[in-house]
Amino acid sequence: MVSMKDLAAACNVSIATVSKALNDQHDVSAKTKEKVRKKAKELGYFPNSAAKALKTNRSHNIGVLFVDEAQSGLTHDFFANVLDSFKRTIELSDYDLTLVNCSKVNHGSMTYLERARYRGFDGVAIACIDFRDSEVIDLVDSNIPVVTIDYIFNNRIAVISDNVKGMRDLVTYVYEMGHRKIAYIHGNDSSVTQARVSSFFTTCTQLGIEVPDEYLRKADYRNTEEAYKRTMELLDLSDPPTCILYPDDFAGFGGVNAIRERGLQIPDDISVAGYDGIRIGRHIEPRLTTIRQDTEQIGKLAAENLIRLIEHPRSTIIRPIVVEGELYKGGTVKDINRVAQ
Amino acid sequence: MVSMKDLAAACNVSIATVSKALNDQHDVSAKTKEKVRKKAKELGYFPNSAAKALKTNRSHNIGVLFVDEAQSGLTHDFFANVLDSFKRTIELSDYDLTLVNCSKVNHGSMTYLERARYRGFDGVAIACIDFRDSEVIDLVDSNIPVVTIDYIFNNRIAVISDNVKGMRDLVTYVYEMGHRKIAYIHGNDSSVTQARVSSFFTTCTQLGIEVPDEYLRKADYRNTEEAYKRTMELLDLSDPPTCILYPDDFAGFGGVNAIRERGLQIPDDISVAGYDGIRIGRHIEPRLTTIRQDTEQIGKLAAENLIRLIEHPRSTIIRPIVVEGELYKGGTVKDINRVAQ
DNA sequence: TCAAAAAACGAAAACGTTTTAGAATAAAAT
DNA sequence: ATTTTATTCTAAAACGTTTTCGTTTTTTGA
Repeated sequence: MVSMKDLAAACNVSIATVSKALNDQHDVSAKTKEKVRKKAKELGYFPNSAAKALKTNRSHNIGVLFVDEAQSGLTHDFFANVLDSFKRTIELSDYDLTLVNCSKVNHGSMTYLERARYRGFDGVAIACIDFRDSEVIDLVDSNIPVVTIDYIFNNRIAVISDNVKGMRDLVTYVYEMGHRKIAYIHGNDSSVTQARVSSFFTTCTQLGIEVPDEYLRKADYRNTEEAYKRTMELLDLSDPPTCILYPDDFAGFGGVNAIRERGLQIPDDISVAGYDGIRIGRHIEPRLTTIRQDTEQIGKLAAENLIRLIEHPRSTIIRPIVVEGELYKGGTVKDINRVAQ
Repeated sequence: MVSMKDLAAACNVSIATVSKALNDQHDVSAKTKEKVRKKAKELGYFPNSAAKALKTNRSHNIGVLFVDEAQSGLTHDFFANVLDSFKRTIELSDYDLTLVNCSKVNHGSMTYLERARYRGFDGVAIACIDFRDSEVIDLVDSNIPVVTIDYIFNNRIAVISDNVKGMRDLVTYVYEMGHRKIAYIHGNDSSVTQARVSSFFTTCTQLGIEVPDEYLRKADYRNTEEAYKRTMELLDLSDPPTCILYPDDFAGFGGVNAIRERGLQIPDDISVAGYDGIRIGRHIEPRLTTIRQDTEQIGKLAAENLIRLIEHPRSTIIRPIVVEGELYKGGTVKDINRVAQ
């Protein structure tokens, strides 16, 4: 590996000058800069990030903490898309992305915070995780720049999907299609779920819809089996809903299976809607009506704001950034207005 | 940040002793080791990976190069699953994973190899990428330990999915179900495609099936629209196939749409099969018959072998490791034996 | 032409580790 | 008691950078 020392020797200048030339500092002449850069290319010089990080306390490396309850961070459609967008954005500013080691199995393993310090991350993005975990809280409370995705800590930048508006749009749409008996199978407890459930109720109330307790049920996110069961329960009610909302698209398909197994047609006999807008949802029948979360934008904004916080900590305002989703009108919610008349 | 210097002062020993105590070297007494470790915990000491890397030339960090033609590395179901398994495995050996910056957009950006050197990766896993890219080849030809996934370079460790066996199993199954007119919409040119196509032909020949040229068509991987079009073309043939194989499950659903749009029933009127075994495929109707690639195993073996190569370069044999997939008998291939009689 | 100011450069310390070679101490053998 | 050997420790160099501050060189202004 050719180092600055080699370069300095080859150029007949000091190491200090080489460093300054490559960093384009003012106190080295244009001529020397040129000479050094040329030689650097010639010798195939490349800096050593470890040395640079050691000296400057900046790694140009961003950590990402990304685990969900099912331990499937990367295979989670929503977060994979967010992460992909996040990565593309930080790369524009020449940052690298390393996934924070989450192996709690590891005997003498470090906590998230310890690992972040160990690696010298300039910042960390946290998503898809149990935000009540004390290790996560330690990290959030540390002095490392942090952005959280889909969860708000009051002292940190957060980028969240607008679940309130999303759910309102969805319920309103379903309402406009004539539905009054709307059931909601919601995900397990989390801030996202809370936002959606509360928005569901608020919207229903505003629209003058009464929601019987039995129309509200719980199922794990992305769990087709649970959604299947809850759906069956709903169908067994003496007064079943005309439309069922699911925690997410994946679960939605579990519901679809249940409904079809009962010999019912979607959307003729019963309507359904998901949440997320996973890619495949648009390509398979039935085309699930859903709220498409803007993962591209969420990832981008998380990255941009984290970098701003890293590079200009003083001028960055700490506040939640809300990204709106978009209603995708698939083919699973039937317009029953005509029928009703 | 508390460093070894602070620790040394607090323990009344030298920095060297601290280092050796923490690394459990033999030439420091059990008593001092204990003392140092205790103090370390007390003061909240944690090592600095940059300093360690600088000194030892080992970063305990593995790079992953992960781009596909559609620039969607992380959102690619197959590779996301492989990556997830890969990550979990390297974490057991206390490695971290950083995604290699792929931003070619970046003006003065580095090549893959340069970036790998810059970051000091102990090894690199390459997947999901155009392996004919000269930058990739430079990386593979470098002295950095490399494992390639689903592509074989003859001087490198490769972990590949057994596409030959997979396709043979699939065709054989379809054959056993009575089909003789089997079309194959294959993905665009790559070693994976070549393996599958050649296995397709070999198996057909062995089974005594003749495949007309027009039964073989090309479509991009994971592209529902293309699959849709090719399917339409196949259905328009004067002698259409009784079963269509697709490049992957995702594309398969595009084909399903085309078939249904023609008013045909799956599998009653025509059979189809995908490839990959994506998670959702088992949960939506029709349950796509497919070859489920063992992403868990692929990721695990890639990780284990890369680490072995890093840590015991001499004793590691360089050879391709083949991971078998598994036939998933969904509901999209009909047994037409009875019909034929 | 000479002093003053500005520009360009370099020496050296520092970042937090690891490691080598040797020094000090303790234990064992004579 | 002395030498030998084994054990435990330390000083110091090194890894490849950045940065401070001082020195040298060049330019400017009279």
